[in-house]
Amino acid sequence: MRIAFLGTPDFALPSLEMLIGAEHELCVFTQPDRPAGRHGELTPPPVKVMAEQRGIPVRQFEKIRSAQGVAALRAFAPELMVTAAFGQLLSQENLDIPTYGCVNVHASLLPKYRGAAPIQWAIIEGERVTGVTTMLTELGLDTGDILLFEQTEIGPDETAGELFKRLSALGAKVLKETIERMQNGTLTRAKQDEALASKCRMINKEDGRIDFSQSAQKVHDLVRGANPWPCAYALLDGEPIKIWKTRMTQEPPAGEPGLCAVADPRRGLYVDAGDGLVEILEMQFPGARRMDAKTALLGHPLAGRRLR
RNA sequence: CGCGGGGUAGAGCAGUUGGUAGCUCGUCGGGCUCAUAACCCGGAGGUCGUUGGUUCAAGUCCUUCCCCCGCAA
Repeated sequence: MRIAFLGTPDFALPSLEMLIGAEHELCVFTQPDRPAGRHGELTPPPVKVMAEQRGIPVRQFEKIRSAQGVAALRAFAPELMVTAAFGQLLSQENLDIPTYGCVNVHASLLPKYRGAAPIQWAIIEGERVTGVTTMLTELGLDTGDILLFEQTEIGPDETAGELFKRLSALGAKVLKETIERMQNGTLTRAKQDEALASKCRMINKEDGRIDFSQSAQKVHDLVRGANPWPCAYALLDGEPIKIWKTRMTQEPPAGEPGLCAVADPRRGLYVDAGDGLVEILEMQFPGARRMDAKTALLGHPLAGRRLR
């Protein structure tokens, strides 16, 4: 099939790779190269890198809705359009181009967690199950009819980064099946139940701020959901300390929220949360690299100090 | 050359106005204890990232380059 693939970051890679392997006639549309990294060097999006390596034509547009974007899509004349973490909104004009419409791969069990950062938010909100959904794109944000979905359990200590990898692979699998069934005519579509719908916003740095007056489970969920980005943190004397990994304990609370109840290079670092202690396993001081808490404690005496 | 922080014993850090380096953990040896994430005594281990310079003297001041981290994007 002639497929226009619209995607940008790593999440889209397994899906793109699957399409390449299935020998569809592809053209990739992605975002322009952006300044990135320490020196602001112009960096191509991951999807572009893969496409070029595999000899797939690539087109980049600031806005696919623009006249040029629409013209380029029309010129390719796709039968199907596939989006996976594209990062741009499509117009009705865009959606009208492919004969079979547009399929979106979304990293949640729709209609829950519509929007920008479903993987992080699902973990932060303590979900135990999530998944991937393919849907027919329409103008609303992730509101189109559901085609297929597959669910998966979230591990109790799983991070957003780890889940991200699993869901991107699962996304490729569900997309493959979606296209196959579309081709052999066994695909069905189901309206989303608006009553069950929820929207999640984009996640930002501030969302990583830990509130130690919340339960230990909440703190742990935030740390997992914010890893690797934006990364959970707390302030020590006004300085942000990044918290990369934590572990739930059965220990009862020992003092005020955020208090470093135990801070010993041999025993580890235990901090008070609302209803018990959380062990901090990996952390990062300003200017330093990320390290396990016991090591960090060697040069940073924290006993009795308080994270806020 | 977007802004800023940093490179000191195996590891994590400290080193005041320039005067041949300290702490914690680890490590090696010894001791104490029913026992210990405990404690005591002793030892080994550092060309202070790199280049050049200032100085009687530089981890500490200036300079070249390399690497790490944060912010911003």
